[in-house]
Amino acid sequence: MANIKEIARIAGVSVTTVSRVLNNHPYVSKDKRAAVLDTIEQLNYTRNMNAVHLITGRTGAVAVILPYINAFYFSIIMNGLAHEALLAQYRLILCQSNYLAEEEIKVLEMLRNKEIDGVVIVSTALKPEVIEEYTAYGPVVTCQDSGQRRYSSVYIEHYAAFRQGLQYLTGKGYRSIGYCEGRQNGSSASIRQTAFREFIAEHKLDFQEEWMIYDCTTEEDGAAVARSLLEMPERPEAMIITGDHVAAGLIIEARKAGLSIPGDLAVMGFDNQPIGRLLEITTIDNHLYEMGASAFRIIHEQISSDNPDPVYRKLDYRIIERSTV
Amino acid sequence: MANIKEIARIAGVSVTTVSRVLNNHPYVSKDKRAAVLDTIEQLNYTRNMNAVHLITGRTGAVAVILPYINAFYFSIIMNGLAHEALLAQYRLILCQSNYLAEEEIKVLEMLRNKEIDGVVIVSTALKPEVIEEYTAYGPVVTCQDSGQRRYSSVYIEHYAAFRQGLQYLTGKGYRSIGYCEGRQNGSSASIRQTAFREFIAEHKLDFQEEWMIYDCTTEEDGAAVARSLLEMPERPEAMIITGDHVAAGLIIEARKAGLSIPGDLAVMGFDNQPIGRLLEITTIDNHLYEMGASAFRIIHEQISSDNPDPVYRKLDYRIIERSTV
DNA sequence: TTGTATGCGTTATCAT
DNA sequence: ATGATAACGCATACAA
Repeated sequence: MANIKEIARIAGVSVTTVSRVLNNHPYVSKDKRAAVLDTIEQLNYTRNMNAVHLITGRTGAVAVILPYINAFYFSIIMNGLAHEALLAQYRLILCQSNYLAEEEIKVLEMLRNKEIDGVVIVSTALKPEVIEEYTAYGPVVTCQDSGQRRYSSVYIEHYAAFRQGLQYLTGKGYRSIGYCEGRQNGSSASIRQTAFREFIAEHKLDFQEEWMIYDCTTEEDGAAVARSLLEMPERPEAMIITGDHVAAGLIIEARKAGLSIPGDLAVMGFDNQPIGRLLEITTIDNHLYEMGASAFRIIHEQISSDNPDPVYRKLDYRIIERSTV
Repeated sequence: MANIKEIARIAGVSVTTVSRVLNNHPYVSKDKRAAVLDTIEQLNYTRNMNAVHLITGRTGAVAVILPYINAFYFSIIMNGLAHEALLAQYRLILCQSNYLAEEEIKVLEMLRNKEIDGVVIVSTALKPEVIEEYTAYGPVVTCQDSGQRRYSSVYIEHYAAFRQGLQYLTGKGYRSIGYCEGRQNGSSASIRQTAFREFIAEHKLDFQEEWMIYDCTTEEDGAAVARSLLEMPERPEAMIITGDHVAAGLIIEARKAGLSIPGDLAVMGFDNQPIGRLLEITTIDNHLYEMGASAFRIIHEQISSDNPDPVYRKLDYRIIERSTV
């Protein structure tokens, strides 16, 4: 395959001139430019970008770490990231880590390796201290609130959002509330758990341990929760559920069993998913698309400006009132 | 940042020896290896992979072209791809093209540029002839059946699968069938459309043009279809719908209006999505995860073996009998 | 088992 | 406006 040297030879110019044409630099005469362009066309030449990456120290690529791509939550964030990356002419390297720390480290090593210009961590199995070590090699943005770290973050105020959801429920008069969480571990889960327990205590709400249910990630899990609620000697008047698809599963199964929603059981979802709209689930929209878009904009800004100062961007959330509460 | 030369100097060996250690080559004495490893540790050295890519001509990356990541269909395929890529220690570059030919071409140009070792095209706005032009620069695998092309493909027999779905419906005694399609354009859509029309004609089934509905991609679209069915002077006894989530929207809305499923209206879905299991939707599983996994295995094989001979892999499909037909 | 020298293909520097 | 040459950091053929 032809290289810049050959183009130069055939076009009768220096490699520098060819490079200038390639990069749209000024100070190239019209005819020389034409000659170069001609030769490029003739030889079907194209740059070897690896050489460009080597000498410029930039690759135009950003890696994204997330546990699973086929989950609404992550795919919407990814959508936001991808959209902005397209606009910025950047490439996205997807690392589906399955929460394996080992794999996530490999991605951060790519930053050290100069294979990528930055890393967006949507969810991580890694400790903040570990991530911080890598900020020396390039910008890192997380989509979780890890405090004022040496890397940027764009995050949802899970505590406040969850509390507001509970407030909404008590405002509607519910005095006993159950809680359905996704993965038990995970930083946002524990924050919400704290918010839940504190709120229950503050407002002296009725409560039973079995009303806190973990590891509900699928529609089927939601349905299973419905069945177990039906078998409880005493069940809560309302459920707050992280993920509208899980809420949907619960609602469909509960209705199948003859329960009226919200009459017999109120349900509040999370994430404002399409299925939630269909079932008219009252939910909290936490602007996931914007989260991804924002994360990319931040990392792109940091790469372009060579400014490593971290930024911390707090996102809005909003209760969408529908008819399951 | 330190480079191989500096490591060599400090460790008191040649750069070749350092390179050998780095690449786990044999013929390095124990103490020299230890010295090199020590120095690497001390200087916190890591390879500049761009230099490696330049000289080896390989990058260990494969690009994936798909229109939208936040759709069940694509995200499952992506999951399969990502899983296999992880096993093979390969990186995946995600290009969310929004069906923009221009963006898809850019990805194929990356193959020419040597930025990637291969391309997986899950869905494309590109003509087969255009794709074929790029096979000169590296292996390409598509997830669509485009016949015996100069690139590989792993595909679902949309015609046969759809026909089997219709067969299943007529087998259950339905004599008037409606059809709900995703994007009107798109190769699989037109194949199914042909299958549908031919089947209707062959079996002399009742048919009305308004029973063919296009551009149904969301739950809401499915619900809208339910509403429009209710307003038809004459409606089909059964609907076959590409995508369980669309079918779910239709079913939920239809039941809301008092229709019994399958009593008043039978519904057959596609893709075996989680929501379909919850609503007990009879569906056709076309093994999307396996599609992604298989696509990656093929391209990985072709990259590793330098064998450009295309392979054509036909996937299985399977009707899952539940209770909406 | 080890080292020297060369090449990968480009951009950056500096001189003219 | 143009060109000669260095530099990027590594792998590898070849010699020893």
